[in-house]
Amino acid sequence: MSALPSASLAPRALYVEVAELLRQRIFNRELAPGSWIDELKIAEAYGISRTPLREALKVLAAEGLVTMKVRRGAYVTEVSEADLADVYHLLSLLESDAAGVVAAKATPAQIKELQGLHEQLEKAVRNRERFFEINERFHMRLLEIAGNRWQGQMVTDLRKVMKLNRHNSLLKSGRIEESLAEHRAVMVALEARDAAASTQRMQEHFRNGLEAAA
Amino acid sequence: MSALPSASLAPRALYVEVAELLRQRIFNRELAPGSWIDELKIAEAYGISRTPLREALKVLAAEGLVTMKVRRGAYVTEVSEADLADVYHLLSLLESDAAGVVAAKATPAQIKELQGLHEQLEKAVRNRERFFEINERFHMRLLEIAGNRWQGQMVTDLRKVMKLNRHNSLLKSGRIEESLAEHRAVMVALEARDAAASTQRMQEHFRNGLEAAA
DNA sequence: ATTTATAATTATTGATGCAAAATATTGTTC
DNA sequence: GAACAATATTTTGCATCAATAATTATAAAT
Repeated sequence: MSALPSASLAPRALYVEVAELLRQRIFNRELAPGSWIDELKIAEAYGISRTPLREALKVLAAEGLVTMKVRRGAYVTEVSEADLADVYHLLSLLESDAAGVVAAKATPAQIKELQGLHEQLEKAVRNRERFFEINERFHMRLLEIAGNRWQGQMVTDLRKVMKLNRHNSLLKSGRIEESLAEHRAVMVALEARDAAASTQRMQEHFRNGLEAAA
Repeated sequence: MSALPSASLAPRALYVEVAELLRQRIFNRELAPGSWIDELKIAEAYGISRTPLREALKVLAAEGLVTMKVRRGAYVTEVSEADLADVYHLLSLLESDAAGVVAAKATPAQIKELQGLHEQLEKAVRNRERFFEINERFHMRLLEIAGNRWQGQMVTDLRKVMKLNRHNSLLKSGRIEESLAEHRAVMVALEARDAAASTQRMQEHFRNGLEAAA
């Protein structure tokens, strides 16, 4: 009974697979914030035992997506408005820093790559869905180029937490034009290899984003 | 056979207990970086089954202390010099930011509390061990007061990773005097409620620390 | 002698079962 | 009718068990 889809090329452990599935269900609000996660039900639904499921839950707990209560099981993390502001503050801090690092140490080819992504972003103004996707790709690629794996992991986790909130987006729909302009400013600073300016522009980008979301 | 010590007042799950024990053994280099963690041996030694042990290992993996390899088990994470620099960079970024936040929003009582800790630090110059302990308490209390739980968790995890390295300390032994002076400067800025200066002073504190450690 | 293939041993990963704890339910008493 | 106590059910948490994958060693063939 191969209930689970995947079985990808790179064979991952079952608990990793399950963690990914749960992540999706959490982001889809199929598992709502604050709700209790029924181990037995899910294990049965996926046709697996509770062991890998419990391991998956602990991975998600480490990411901050679920909260474990002693002898009371796992709950989908509820993020308050205050939490959201905290997470956003950290994203701003970490990503702005990364922008500065990239401005200072990226290879010409890497800057070109970011330019390419930015151009795609410019072209995607009309397609909200696609705009969000490219935007995320740009931000994550920037982190990769910055080359600090701990920082990358943190931003990845924090962005996941952001998605728990229904004001889902780091980008409000009405702000696409402004957001794009800010993005362009970041790109200009990066091309100029101006670290301080890159950090500044990225900070502004985040600051404006938060105000719009509040 | 109650092989495990504790059984503390607040009843924690076994896997949490085991995670803490393993952390200690890793920090003590009883489990050396790069070495494979023998589940059978440890489970037997602690008189527990492998299930909670495996859950504990996944918690430690999330903290970055151990690395899981598919079908090859858990290994104590090896941190290169480059990794160490990355982690240190992040600690600087996060803690400097926290210092600024505290300067801006701490209550008078909280500033007093930090003053108290700093005074203890001044008195502990001769006792290396105690100096380190108080120093860590000061830094972590600062984070708590900053009040961003995600930030606190990140710094906690990063500090754990730092301890994996044999150049263990965030403070080289020869630098206690200088470190104290920098600390004093941070404290002055905090008392003055100068956020920008607090951030600056903390940054300098970290910058000097890294240079000394390199 | 070296390389490849097969077999055996070893260790991880997943499933099942059991006991303890917490919550919900039912009944009794004031 | 309400509150408290006792019982029953649900669920977590830990242990044991089975199977799969990988590595190592041995043997055979080129």
